[in-house]
Amino acid sequence: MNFPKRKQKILAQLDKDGEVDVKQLADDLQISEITARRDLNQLAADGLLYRTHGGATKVNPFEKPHDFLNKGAQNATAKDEICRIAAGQINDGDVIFMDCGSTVFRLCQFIKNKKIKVITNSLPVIYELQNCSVSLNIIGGEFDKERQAVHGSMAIEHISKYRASKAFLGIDGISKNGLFAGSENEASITTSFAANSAYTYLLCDASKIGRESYLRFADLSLINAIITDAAIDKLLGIEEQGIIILNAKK
Amino acid sequence: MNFPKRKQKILAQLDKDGEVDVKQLADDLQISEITARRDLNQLAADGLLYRTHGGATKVNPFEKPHDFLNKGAQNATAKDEICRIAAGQINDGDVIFMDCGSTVFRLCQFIKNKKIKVITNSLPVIYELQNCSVSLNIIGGEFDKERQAVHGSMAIEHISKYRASKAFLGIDGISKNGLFAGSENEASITTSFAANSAYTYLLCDASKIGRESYLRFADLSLINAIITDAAIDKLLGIEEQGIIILNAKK
DNA sequence: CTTAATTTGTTCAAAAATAATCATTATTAA
DNA sequence: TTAATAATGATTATTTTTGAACAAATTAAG
Repeated sequence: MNFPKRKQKILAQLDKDGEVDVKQLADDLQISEITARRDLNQLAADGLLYRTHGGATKVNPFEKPHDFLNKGAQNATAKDEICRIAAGQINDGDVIFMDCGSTVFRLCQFIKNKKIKVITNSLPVIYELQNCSVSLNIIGGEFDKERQAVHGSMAIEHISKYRASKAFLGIDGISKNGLFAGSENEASITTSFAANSAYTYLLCDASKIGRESYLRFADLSLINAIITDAAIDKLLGIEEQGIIILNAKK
Repeated sequence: MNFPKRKQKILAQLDKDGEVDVKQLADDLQISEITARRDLNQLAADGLLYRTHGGATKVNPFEKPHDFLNKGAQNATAKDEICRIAAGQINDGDVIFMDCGSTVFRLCQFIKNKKIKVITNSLPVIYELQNCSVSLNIIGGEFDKERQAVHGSMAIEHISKYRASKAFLGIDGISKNGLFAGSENEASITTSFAANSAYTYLLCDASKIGRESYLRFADLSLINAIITDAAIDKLLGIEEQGIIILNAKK
């Protein structure tokens, strides 16, 4: 049985059971465990599943952008790894921008005890950080119920008055050709954040790498670093343009 | 069972019961106590729970807003009567300011179905109105954890860019000598709201009438009307200065 | 305040999973 | 066919995870 065929079977079982086991896969598909592991690593690098010790769990496609508070999300492992790396980049005294992506949201849990200032347009981030040592600055403007965040010209104006040492941003897609957003509002906010921070980190899991969707709004030069769990070969063409890659692979 | 799976189960139980016990966790998850402790320590380091001797308790970001709701519940009947009158003053199409007082907060429940724009600096108000027909505008600036609201110069600047048809404001005290606030921040925000709205309502229960505390920040002329449950004789000296009294006595 | 019980952190060892290396087999292209 | 390439499996070393034992710290009880 070749790889495409196995891939199909693995994803089918994952969809049915929610998880797979290396041993059981090797047995089912009549392959060695090492091959099973290689298959899973390959699929994880493509963002089609999340690797765990001894197997893999499925990446939930129904993850709504505004369903942030569902902490029990089972696919949080990869995003948490990314955020753990990101949190390591933050020092006491920093002023940081955080946007309204679901990955960036998960950064909250790792920075609750830091003595920093957070400037954000994301309501879930505000809720999450309101009772901890972080000092909060809320970006004002029209509230977008869908994204649970503030967007629009007032928000852009607000951001332009501040300077952050670091920005932590999400994105819809990134390729060697640039950065992609799902809407003009997202694009302009992201651009503003990056323009007003000394150093810009992009937090994106493997599924976003190489993806070109809707609106190409900026060159790669807008950002300084990517924190991702994607395999290094997926990043060819991006790394070559001077972007620092921080790998969050376990 | 691997760590991601256990993490999920631990957080699920924590969410349900509010606490977990090391012994019971070890038994439930079929792991040793030392592993259970390690799991809890890991999750605590990530800020997902609070570690206690022998177990852990959940960290709830909505704890404070709840307190706010309860605090608002004191004297709830009188406040609700006031807010019912206030809601009667609001028509579809209105743009209204709402400040961060506990009385004003209770106005939310009466305006959820109105087609209006609400501009506010109060996080509980935002939270309460985020999923209804009201269009929300969030005032940006530094977040004051104590009052769960945005204050400061950025907030003032933000407000000055908008014009509301009506403002609904709380206050620390009012007498025939003027308006009193508990802090300079509150005073400046209240002044801004009033200055940028066509008509200003003061929502205050009987305990605020005749009270002079801390900072006298404005003349009575700043406001147009008072909605209160106080007896009319308490309002002598105020009514005579041309302020409309809307009585909310049952 | 002192003592006993419980909980915790540390160190070490065993087991499982993974990564790395190399040999073998299958596949493809010339 | 033959050489080159890719995929797979076996072996070994490394890492991760887990549990046990024991000393230190914390809490509870007298």
